[in-house]
Amino acid sequence: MRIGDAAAAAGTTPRALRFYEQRGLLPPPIRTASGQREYTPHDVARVRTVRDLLSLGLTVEDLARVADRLDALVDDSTRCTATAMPAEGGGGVAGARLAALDAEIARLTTLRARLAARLSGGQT
Amino acid sequence: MRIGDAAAAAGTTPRALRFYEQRGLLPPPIRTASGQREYTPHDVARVRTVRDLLSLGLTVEDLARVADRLDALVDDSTRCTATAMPAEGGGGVAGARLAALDAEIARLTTLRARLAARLSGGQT
DNA sequence: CTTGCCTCTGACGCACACGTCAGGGGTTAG
DNA sequence: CTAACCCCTGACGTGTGCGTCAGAGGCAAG
Repeated sequence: MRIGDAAAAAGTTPRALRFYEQRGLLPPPIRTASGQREYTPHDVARVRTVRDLLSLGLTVEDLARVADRLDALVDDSTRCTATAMPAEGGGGVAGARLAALDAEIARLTTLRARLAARLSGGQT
Repeated sequence: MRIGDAAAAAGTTPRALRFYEQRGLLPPPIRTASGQREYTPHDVARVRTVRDLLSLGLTVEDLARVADRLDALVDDSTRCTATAMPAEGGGGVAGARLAALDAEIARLTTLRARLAARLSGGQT
């Protein structure tokens, strides 16, 4: 299938697929004689996996770092993500993201409290 | 005082002061005959107020919208911020920010939970 | 008068995940 | 064959709060 259909099947756009490919999240697909990208159902599954992980707060850079292990998740999508993205051992992008999320949540929570204090009558 | 000293006194940089001025957070200061900006201690206090509010999560755009009421906070900085930025009545930038913060915290908290589930063995 | 720091304006850079446009060519149905 | 839609690459736009550079002029000290 060509890029438009593949993108639709994965719930995204052609532009996103080219972007993922450029950033190394997807392997360069086969090209037709005229240079058009040809995707397989497996490629589509990988795109879905990538989008799933992005929606979990991982960044494109995170995924690029573990791109070589992403296929494991494609064939094993409901199982433990940690297999391909160990928390501490080999780069730990997922663990790092979790920590970053915790830090960000803590920061915003503190901000919320300070702003709320200001609004309700900041004494002292 | 000139911009460098004013910026230092307010704990920031000349670039930031020009930026605030351009965005309407600060009134254009007096200029010397040669065109250099001259700041008063009151101006410095206003800069501090602006930075204080920015650090609370308000955006430059938020502050630009209530710029005409910021001086009230400068002279009354320890009191209720709500006076100049009502929660619902006249634009309610602070209230809107509070809601936005709540929404963002909720979003990140959900993400954190989903990512954690993925890492600890996401069944079903 | 010169040195050296300060100031001026205008414009680009950054991080993030793409959207959108421009200018060209492929592909398929009628 | 032609219309109509798809695809290609490359490059700029989006939102935030400034940092940084470029080129030109001001200001106080020796």
